[in-house]
Amino acid sequence: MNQHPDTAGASRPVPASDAPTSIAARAMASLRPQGSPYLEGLNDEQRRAVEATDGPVLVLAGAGTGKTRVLTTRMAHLIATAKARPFDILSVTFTNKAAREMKHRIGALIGPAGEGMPWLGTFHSIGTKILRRHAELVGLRSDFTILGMDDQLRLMKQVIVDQNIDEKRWPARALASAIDGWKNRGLLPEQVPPGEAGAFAFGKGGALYTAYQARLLTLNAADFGDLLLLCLKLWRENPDVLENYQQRFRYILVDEYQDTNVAQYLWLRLLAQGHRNVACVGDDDQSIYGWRGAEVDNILRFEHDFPGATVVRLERNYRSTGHILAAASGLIAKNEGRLGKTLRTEDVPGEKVTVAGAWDSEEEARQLSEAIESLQAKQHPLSEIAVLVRISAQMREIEDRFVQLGLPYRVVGGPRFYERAEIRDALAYLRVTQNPSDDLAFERIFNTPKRGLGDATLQILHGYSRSQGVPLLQAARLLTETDELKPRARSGVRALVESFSRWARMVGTKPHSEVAQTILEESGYTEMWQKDKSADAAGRLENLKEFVRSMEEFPDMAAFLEHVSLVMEASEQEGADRVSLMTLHAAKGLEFDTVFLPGWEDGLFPNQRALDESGRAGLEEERRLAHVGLTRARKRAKLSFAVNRRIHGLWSSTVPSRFIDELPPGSVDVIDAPAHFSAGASRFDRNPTPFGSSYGTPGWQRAQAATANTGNFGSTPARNPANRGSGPRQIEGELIAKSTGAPSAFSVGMRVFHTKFGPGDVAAVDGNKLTVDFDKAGQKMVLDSFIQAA
DNA sequence: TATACTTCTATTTTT
DNA sequence: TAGAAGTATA
Repeated sequence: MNQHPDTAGASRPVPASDAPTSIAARAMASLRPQGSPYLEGLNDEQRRAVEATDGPVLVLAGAGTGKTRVLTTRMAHLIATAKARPFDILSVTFTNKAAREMKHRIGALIGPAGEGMPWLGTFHSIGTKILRRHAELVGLRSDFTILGMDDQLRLMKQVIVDQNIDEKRWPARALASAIDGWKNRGLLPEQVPPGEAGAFAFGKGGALYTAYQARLLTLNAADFGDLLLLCLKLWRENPDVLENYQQRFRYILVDEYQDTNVAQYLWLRLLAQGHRNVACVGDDDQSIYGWRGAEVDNILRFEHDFPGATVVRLERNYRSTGHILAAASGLIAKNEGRLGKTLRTEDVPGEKVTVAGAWDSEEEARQLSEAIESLQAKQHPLSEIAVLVRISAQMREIEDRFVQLGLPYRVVGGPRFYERAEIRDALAYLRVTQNPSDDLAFERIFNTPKRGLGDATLQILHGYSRSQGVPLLQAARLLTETDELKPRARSGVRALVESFSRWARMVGTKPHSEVAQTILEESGYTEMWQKDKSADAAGRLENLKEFVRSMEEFPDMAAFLEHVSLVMEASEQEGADRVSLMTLHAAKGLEFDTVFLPGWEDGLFPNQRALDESGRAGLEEERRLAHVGLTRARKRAKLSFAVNRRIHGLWSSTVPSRFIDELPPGSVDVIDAPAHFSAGASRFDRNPTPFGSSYGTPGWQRAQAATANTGNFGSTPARNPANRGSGPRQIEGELIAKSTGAPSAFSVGMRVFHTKFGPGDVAAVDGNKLTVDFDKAGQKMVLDSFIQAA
């Protein structure tokens, strides 16, 4: 497996003279990559990053510089040069999506030899794999369950109540985030600094953490944090086990290193101490998950942690045109804590980044949609357009507008399939069937659908379960033999217990998806939703069907449950030409021809809360987020801000984001204002245009000054509603005209014409919003400004 | 058990 | 403001 003729992938004819070559040997050869064609097309830095195989390597890969390509090529290279076999390489990512993508690309690179790299996966999936092998060393059984967020919260609630703490004052959520934080930092209960452990519930934080961990062990369960934390514990307490893994992983590769938290860092460092061949790829300028424990420091400190490390910078960007890159680079240069990279492109300068102001968020949404429609008219595919917002609350107005216009869109990263209530319920039934001691799952569906079993019954079960030291289901079974339960409750409990016994017997005798189907029917769960007449019941039934269907892809129920607990993903159907709408966080790793970035206002972006909670570091992370947003765009980036926005139901006047002024003026075009400020429903068309042709000019300054002294509606003046209308300012007039729904020029029954939907009849009037029955397009809500009397 | 009313809260979110 | 979650009431 050592020598590879450097024939650069040319197909080798079978040499007729080479008689001894056995068929098997030829078949083996076909598995081997031929030459190193995979290195072709890499630029110098990329090639260096691939070929620096030994010792610690840090690859600083800016946005769009071919990071994944380097990572996958590096693996291919290791295998092709026989430095490592697929199972010698540990390769970690953060998301399942990234892991999948990488597997796929390696397969394409080196063919079947690369398939089934057993140690390519997320931190959590690999942690799970290791933990299952040595579970008993950390007090678990190898079939431990992995808890989702909701199970975690339910468990913490119990722990809090057990310790006689007022669950109202000290909500489970707060405890969860404290414990999560500790776990992210690799701290076991006894390692939490005393000062911090005392922070929760009058000094009980540490005790609660201890109690929570103990409960997890008795339930034979682990939460997400444990999947890494318990590996650390395992290795610290069992050096022989650690050494085994250190030897096993000859090469370690880490994707998105800037997102690692302390626990992950420690995890990697322990493993890397074997061969010291650790390559981390990341971009400090794209670290946007500090709030959930990621430590930019990990990447900033790499050279210190791994002395003699090779550092390779990938700065040649293959994604964006010149002005976009210049804008992104200029902005991120304002950050102080960074390793420093300068992105270059050989692409054309292209279009400048545009900045547009709007009167309020509604108008901003309108402008944005119009811009999308005009791109659409020029044959720009909608699937190449994205709208990236800072907070999900911004999505509503934009969606409303899209719906009004009939513009197809999809929200990326919404509620996840496996987190929906009906799916979790179904899952709970399966979990109890599979594992009768899964108390959390049992509790979840104990009275769902309603079987007349309430809190009182549950308390009795709990008490009995505890005193007898048996799981809830077992306790329930035993209790039906006694007369501790009232007759009605007893029959309910008995029916449930018997059902579970019956279902458990079915497992293995029938295909598991069929078992699931039966369980959902016999338990009355499906029926519950069929009877439900609320609007989303049909969707939920549909989800349940999809759920059962998706089980068929797995060999057995256990495999399915493992998949689900680790891979919380919605099955997404692709294909349709739609605009993508998502948060900036969700956009990391994606790219689009045209990107809209609304809501660039101080307070929203940079977000006030980030500023308050993390100060300078918070501001820098927000700036990185802005940088991520801009670098998603290949050809067009369109920023906008609104001068008025409703925050928590109150109108506030806002100031353009400080980030706008940090952009290099030469790469930015300010969109002239008149179009925006007079467009649509404004009744104040006479307003002087507050924005000049170029920001930084007096006109721009004036605009900022004007918005600044408008006063803040959200604070003092607005607190008293009576004051609201008394101000002399036009902004208030405008706002009130909108918020109170001033009389429209249209009335019900009127015949009207819409530029897009054609003729129709007004069905309802609500301020400037009309519901119109269009002759062709059906009933739609539209703004009166798009309507003429016909 | 269903419904109406009150209270609370309000970034970003993967595994 | 608006949605969820919890509480009161019939």
